[in-house]
Amino acid sequence: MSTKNKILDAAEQAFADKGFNGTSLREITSKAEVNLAAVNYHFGSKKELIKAVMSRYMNELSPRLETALLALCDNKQQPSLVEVFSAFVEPLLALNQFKKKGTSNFLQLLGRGYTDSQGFLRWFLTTQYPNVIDYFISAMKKAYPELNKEEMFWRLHFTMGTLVFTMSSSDALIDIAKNDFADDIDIAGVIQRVIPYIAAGVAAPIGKIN
Amino acid sequence: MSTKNKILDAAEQAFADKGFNGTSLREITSKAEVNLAAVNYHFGSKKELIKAVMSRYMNELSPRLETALLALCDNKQQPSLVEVFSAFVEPLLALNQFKKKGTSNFLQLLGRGYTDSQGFLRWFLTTQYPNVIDYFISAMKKAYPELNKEEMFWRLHFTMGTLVFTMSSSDALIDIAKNDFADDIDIAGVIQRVIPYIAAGVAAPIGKIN
DNA sequence: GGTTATTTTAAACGTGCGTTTAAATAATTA
DNA sequence: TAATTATTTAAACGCACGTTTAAAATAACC
Repeated sequence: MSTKNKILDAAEQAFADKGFNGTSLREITSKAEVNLAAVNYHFGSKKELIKAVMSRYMNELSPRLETALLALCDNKQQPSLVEVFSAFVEPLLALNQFKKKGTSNFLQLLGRGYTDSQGFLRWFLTTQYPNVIDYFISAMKKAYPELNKEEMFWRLHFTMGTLVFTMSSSDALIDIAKNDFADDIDIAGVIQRVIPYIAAGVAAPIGKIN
Repeated sequence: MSTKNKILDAAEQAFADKGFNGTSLREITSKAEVNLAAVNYHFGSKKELIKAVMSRYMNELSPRLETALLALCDNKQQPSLVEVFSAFVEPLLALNQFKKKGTSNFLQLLGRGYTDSQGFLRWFLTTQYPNVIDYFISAMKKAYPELNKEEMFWRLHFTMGTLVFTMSSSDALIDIAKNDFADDIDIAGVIQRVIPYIAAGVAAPIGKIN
């Protein structure tokens, strides 16, 4: 295996576990059993390494995601919200064939990207892969046309939060669930459980509290 | 104002904005206009400073929260889920009287605690303030007795994720909303919007996807 | 007012970080 | 094979961090 890929694999796992800021190049290179300077030689900087780790997944994911979301916009007359969110399931789970622990690692990395590194990764993803976002919003509008833009804005961000947080701590949550409930759950199981939750949240009636 | 409080205020704001790991003692002390060594003199270490910042809020919040949740368990025959989550609103908003920007800062700090610092803050809060959690679970069981423990476990964590993520980026989200929708929203408005979302998510039917 | 105790201060300590350098080694090409 | 290019290596660089030190300044007390 090439030095470049050894670094990418070690970096991916460490970033997912401890965050981007929380992982040093020395941890990565010693885990990958390569020289410290190899990162800067092959990638230029730590920031570029982070981008490379994310790009490897996004390039695998985004075509599948675009296809699934476009199919939803074109073929169906009105997809349900559960169908919209379910469009993410197959592409995400396919990452496990692409790479071991691919699904959970990618989702954890996504979560890290939102909390670490003051949003530069958010910028990177939204500028590099704008189609995914556009198609998702189109599908959402088709599924729930009554929801005005403002409410949709907020509910999409709530949803993003649910997913990002859940996935960045999914390994810990799965361990707890296995201990407490003897429940043989995995990342696919978590996804299956979260979809009814977020679909119901997005579909919630707009209500006053008091 | 005492040196100790100047440090606490500056630390709170910086921690909320940039996270615990992302904030240096030098940033804090220069913002507070005190000497660098003052943190270690008054608090012992950075870790203890983090605890002090959180404790200041928790000591203000937890009695109100316990009262509100206990009232829900004792008086009503069966509270609704919206009522359970709404029990958090008044205590949280009361933090704004206790301190300027108190509500949003506290919620942001809570979010940081879950993603920064590999869970030591999670441990700190759950061991120091177990009543809040116990009473909340009791209220939840009363409001939604059909939900089994396992499903409740997952949905509570989904809810935690929604809140934590939303609040840790609430300032940015509020700015976007103000620009895009000319919507005069504040932290209380965000809370009002998120409650229907999480209540619906928790109350969602347990469903299969395929 | 003189003696403690408390607080503030400037300076330094040791450590770990991302990055750079320049020499050694391996691989490729002519 | 010789020359050239690509990669690996050990060492060091400069910097920022949390923490500690010991002296100076301030406050508290009798």
